[in-house]
Amino acid sequence: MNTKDELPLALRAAYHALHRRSDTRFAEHGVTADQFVLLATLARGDALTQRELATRMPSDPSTVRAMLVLLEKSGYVLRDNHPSDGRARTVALTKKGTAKFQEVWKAGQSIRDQMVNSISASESKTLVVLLRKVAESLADFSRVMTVTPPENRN
Amino acid sequence: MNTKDELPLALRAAYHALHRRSDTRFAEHGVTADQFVLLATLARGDALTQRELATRMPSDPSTVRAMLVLLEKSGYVLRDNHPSDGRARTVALTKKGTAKFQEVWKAGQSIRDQMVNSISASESKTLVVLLRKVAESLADFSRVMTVTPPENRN
DNA sequence: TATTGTTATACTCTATAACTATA
DNA sequence: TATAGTTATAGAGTATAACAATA
Repeated sequence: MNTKDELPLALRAAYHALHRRSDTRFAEHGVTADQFVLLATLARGDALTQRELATRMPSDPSTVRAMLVLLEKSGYVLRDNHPSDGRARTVALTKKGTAKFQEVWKAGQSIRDQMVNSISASESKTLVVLLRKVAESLADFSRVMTVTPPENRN
Repeated sequence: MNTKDELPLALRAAYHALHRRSDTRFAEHGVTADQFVLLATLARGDALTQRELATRMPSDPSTVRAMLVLLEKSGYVLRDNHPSDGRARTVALTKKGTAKFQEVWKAGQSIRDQMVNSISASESKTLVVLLRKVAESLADFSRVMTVTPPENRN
């Protein structure tokens, strides 16, 4: 089997390992791995609209909404009317949410350490760069759209 | 923000992009991205027990069972008694399942191409190697276990 | 005793479509 | 017309715990 065929499965296996470890660790703190990502996204970009939040995570707007409802119930986030755009709602961490984020961030420290320590510092940088390129290529739909000429379509 | 802190999110973003693209593409063929991974795992290792299947995917045994029930309903897989181990059941692709796998494999060709073409051939190899190292480090629980000395535990 | 798998159960994430309100 | 968000709805994946059968 060649590299091209292996890359998707290798990516999946690495992510799943990270996700499972994170979920298990974070469960002791009452949040899921995905909820943590949402909190982390808010922590570096208050106060986003739900749509901006979904784009940055990245995730689906309706998925994000379902997550926000849960997190609001726990008192970690607060949704408010947008100051200038009447359609939009801003999302921000509450005090409790900020504290929770910091708590969980610390809880995940050893997992991040373990990941990075398994490879060298320069390899870590390379890995991040390559992952970003791959992610970007997959997000770019336009390239795919132009592959099939109109005359070959049904 | 340093590399250590960025790596988990970069990994997540890349995987999510792949997963969403795959799910959308594969939906036209009646399978999910995760079901495709299961079919692919069976395609290169007939006939596994459910436990072996879960380990290789990787996934949880009860998750795999839920997926198998769905795939069995669609007629893609068949579970049979293990020849020597009375507890175990073997899982194999049916003829229909093999054909479906090949069909979906082709459908995913352009996605795999797009991923690999966004970086050089040597970078692809590097990426796979690094992802495997990271995945392995996260699967290794023993290292974490020994971090906290018994006297510091509650 | 340990392992394989089943069953029951519950929760989160995911996504689509129809809808309201606003830009 | 397009965009932000809501609502209703559904399905898929995830995981735990109690259980039966077998190694």
